[in-house]
Amino acid sequence: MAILPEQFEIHPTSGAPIYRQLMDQVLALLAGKQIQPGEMLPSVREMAVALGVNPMTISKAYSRLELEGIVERVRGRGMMIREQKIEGSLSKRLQDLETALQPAIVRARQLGLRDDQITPLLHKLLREIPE
Amino acid sequence: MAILPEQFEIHPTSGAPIYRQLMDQVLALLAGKQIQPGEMLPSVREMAVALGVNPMTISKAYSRLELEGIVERVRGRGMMIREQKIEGSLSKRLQDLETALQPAIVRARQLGLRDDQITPLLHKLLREIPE
Amino acid sequence: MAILPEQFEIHPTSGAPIYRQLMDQVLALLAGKQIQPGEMLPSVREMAVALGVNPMTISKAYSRLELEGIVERVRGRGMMIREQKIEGSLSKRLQDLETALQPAIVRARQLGLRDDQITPLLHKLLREIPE
Amino acid sequence: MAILPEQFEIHPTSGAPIYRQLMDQVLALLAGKQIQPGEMLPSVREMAVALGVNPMTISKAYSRLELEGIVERVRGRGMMIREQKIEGSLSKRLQDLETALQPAIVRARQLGLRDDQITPLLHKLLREIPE
DNA sequence: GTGGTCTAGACCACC
DNA sequence: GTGGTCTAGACCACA
Repeated sequence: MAILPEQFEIHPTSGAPIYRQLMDQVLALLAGKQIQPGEMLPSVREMAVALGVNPMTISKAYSRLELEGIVERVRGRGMMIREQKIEGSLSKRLQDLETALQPAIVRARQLGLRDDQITPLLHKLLREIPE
Repeated sequence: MAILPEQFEIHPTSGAPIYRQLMDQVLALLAGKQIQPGEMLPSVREMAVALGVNPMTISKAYSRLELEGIVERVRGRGMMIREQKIEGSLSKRLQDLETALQPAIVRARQLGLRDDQITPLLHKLLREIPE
Repeated sequence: MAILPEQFEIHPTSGAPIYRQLMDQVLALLAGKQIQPGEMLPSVREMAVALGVNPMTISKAYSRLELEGIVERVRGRGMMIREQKIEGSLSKRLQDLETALQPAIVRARQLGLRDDQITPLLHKLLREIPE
Repeated sequence: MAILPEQFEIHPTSGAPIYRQLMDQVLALLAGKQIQPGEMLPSVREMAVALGVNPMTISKAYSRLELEGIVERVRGRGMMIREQKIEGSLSKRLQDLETALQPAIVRARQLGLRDDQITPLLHKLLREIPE
């Protein structure tokens, strides 16, 4: 029921803010069902030590996940993954996905990749991050 | 043979740096074959006026595109779209695409979308941005 | 003459401190005349078990209520609801209410609600929590 | 078109976090139409000097207002008040208001105030914070 | 000029 | 034990 700090890693050189990297990893682990609603995230201090960053940076990531409704604070215990609720109409969500997918396709074409090289990769990712 | 500044638009509140938005639009137009190698980008001043943006910002976008080999500086004439060359081994390029694609799939799952809702959207985008 | 712990509930994720939630519920039940002066609050231990909360937290809520003159400690028996006395001049009390009411009105406006949507709600609440 | 830092004040003793006080004042000024969509908030540094607090504290307030959709970042210029959009069904919004209003009524009763003392105060506030 | 990020370290409220 | 707040000060990205 507790998530281990070892499941997270940050790349200090990656340009992306550390707190953002952490948030994205929580979202990715959640999408990949490697962490589940009801589980507790490692405490701020524990995570800070494990990743070698300032506790406030972890705290910032957690707070923003809380504001986005991904986790909730349980007083005196820590941060818990929330039951994920799906919002918005289907068409809105498809529009949102299109916005996220379009740059990847642009990139693919820039890399000179053909449809029959792109689709298998998509299916591989869909299997790795299951419904 | 000249690209019009009207083909570009920027959202100063969109989170993404303006110079990045410009670069991404050049890449998207190129991927969608709406602009072609050999064509000239609008001059920095023209673009800056049209978009209501600081000329230095346009200049930065152009310089970055030059660094990435997308355009080349033609002395006295401006920036020209280069013939696009494909670099790297296939596996490297597939790896690159996977990195670009993965966050989009994570987003799709977070939106509660199923395989049979995601794949049609991919194929639509592949048609819009052809090989 | 004894108040049941079932009349209380706490939300450990709700942002508000648990001891504050408990205090507010005592005040609300009292305002709504669902509990009366002379009645005894459940014992700290009983309440702690019923709510699944640390006894120290219950104790803190009770102590605060005692400090505010809402309840009094009866040696060997527990906490009893006191006869409520009204303090301060009318203008002071109105000022106090204004301070409590203003954020609710700000919220109402932020929600785009009009006078004719707000006043009926006020009257409903005044009926539910009678003089 | 620019909002003055003099319109804001913080009470360091009030218990409420400084960044929260600032957020609430922005919301209150907006509800009272003293500031309008399209206007720019004072810069983080300017506000920090005027209020005598750390710039990061101001920044935190601004970021959270941005996350809540109250203001938006205009690159290179600062934070702009957004056009406010009203969300949720009417019944949801009324429920939200009831939650905000109920504690104020409880307080009023605790202060021994009668309906005919409470309603005039409400109407006064409704006039001060107009539709 | 604008806001954003991060650190080190102090202090607080709550459970 | 948990998370939250604030400071002082450094440094960065962007326009």
